Amino acid sequence: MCTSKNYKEISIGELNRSKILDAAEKEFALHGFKGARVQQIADRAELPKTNVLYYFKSKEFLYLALLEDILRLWNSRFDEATASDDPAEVLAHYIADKMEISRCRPNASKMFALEIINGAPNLSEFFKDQHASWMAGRVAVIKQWIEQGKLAVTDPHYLLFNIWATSQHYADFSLQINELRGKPMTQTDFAEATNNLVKLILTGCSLSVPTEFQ
Amino acid sequence: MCTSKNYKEISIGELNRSKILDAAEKEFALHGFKGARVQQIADRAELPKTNVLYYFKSKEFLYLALLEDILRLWNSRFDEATASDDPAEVLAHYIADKMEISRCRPNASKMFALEIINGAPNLSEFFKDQHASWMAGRVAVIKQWIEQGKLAVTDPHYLLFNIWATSQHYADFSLQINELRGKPMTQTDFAEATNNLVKLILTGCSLSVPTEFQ
DNA sequence: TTTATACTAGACCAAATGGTCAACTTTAAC
DNA sequence: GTTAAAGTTGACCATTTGGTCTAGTATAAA
Repeated sequence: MCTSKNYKEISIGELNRSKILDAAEKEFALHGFKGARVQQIADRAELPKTNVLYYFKSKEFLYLALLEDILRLWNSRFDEATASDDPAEVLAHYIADKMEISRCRPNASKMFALEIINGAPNLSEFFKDQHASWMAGRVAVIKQWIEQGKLAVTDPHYLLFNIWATSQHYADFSLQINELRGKPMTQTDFAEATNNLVKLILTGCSLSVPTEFQ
Repeated sequence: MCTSKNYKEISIGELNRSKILDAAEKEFALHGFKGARVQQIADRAELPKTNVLYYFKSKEFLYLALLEDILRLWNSRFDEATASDDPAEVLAHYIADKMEISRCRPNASKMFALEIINGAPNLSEFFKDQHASWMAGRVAVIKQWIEQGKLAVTDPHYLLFNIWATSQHYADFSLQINELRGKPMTQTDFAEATNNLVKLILTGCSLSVPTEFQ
């Protein structure tokens, strides 16, 4: 759905903040925190460097503001799923949600990837704990599905890793993908790739693919 | 199999070069080209910075030397497979090879990932062409398998992307994986993850899993 | 033992970088 | 219209960075 920002009726401050965030996301997604250059962000935002530092105290504050925003993206309907839900429906939509993020917010995905590769120095212990307990909860639900015979026996951790890996790959390695396909991924291509992926993962769990993903 | 280097009977130059390459791979894998610091590489290699620049003309030369080395890792038995080979065998071993790289050379995988996310500014057009033609060749073989009814109908591109994504994920996101599993991946865990992945991908292609991966 | 080459390493440098300051202009509330 | 706050901007600064220079030391062949 890629909601585009509404630039009307907002103060000049909000507009500039938004321009800077966009520019910074691109720069950080390309070069990571240490490799990113404030001047480059300013150039991309078409503002003097001083202006960037006026709106955000420092390169680090700007980075953290973005990161916080990005972490919110990770929320999905899967978070509230329980053992009584249909695993095929839940997992299919979870995969589709992840693919949608890769399509609409590839730079957010890349920034997150770089932060992790970097050793996650800016993810708070609070976030890590929260993430770990989210994981524990989801693993528990998947295990219940397996016990109920709804799902083929498999390691829930690997299942989730595989979903993240495959969906995020379309964002993080978009350049390689476009090069090797000889053309960029259109929205239609993404829909096809999503169905393909849903089929792969669900079939691998002995689940039947919901009709809307066939 | 993680061949460890033989530090005996080699000149001091070779030893230092090797130490520097190891240190540099780690640094570049953490921070990418722009974010990497020559001083940091020197510290890690326990050599003065001048020494690093003595063995490698510049940060860029060092980076390129490493990258060239890493690209050779990508070679595998899959490169020479033909339509007459057994797809289950070939793909299973290809996946296992990729997983082995993630286990033994995680920093190489990360460096490559960063280079791609970065826009692949240091991959020559020659390499890209070579890679594209490799891809075309592999896609052709997979298509033949599909035509022969050996493989379920699927997009060969997505199949390969999925293999890369899932296997490289264990290297690139090892930090997140360790955190969420609560413990690092042992060699046994990797073997299990490999079998799990082989099963997922092959089942997704309607192939039966070779006994050695069950 | 000589000698050429490989290696070491501190001092140094120019450029780049994140960030500050102070003077200024615009905006919007009263 | 006045005024306070928000926004703009060039000049400037300390530090970091990749890289050079030079003077030396270890090494190994003749």
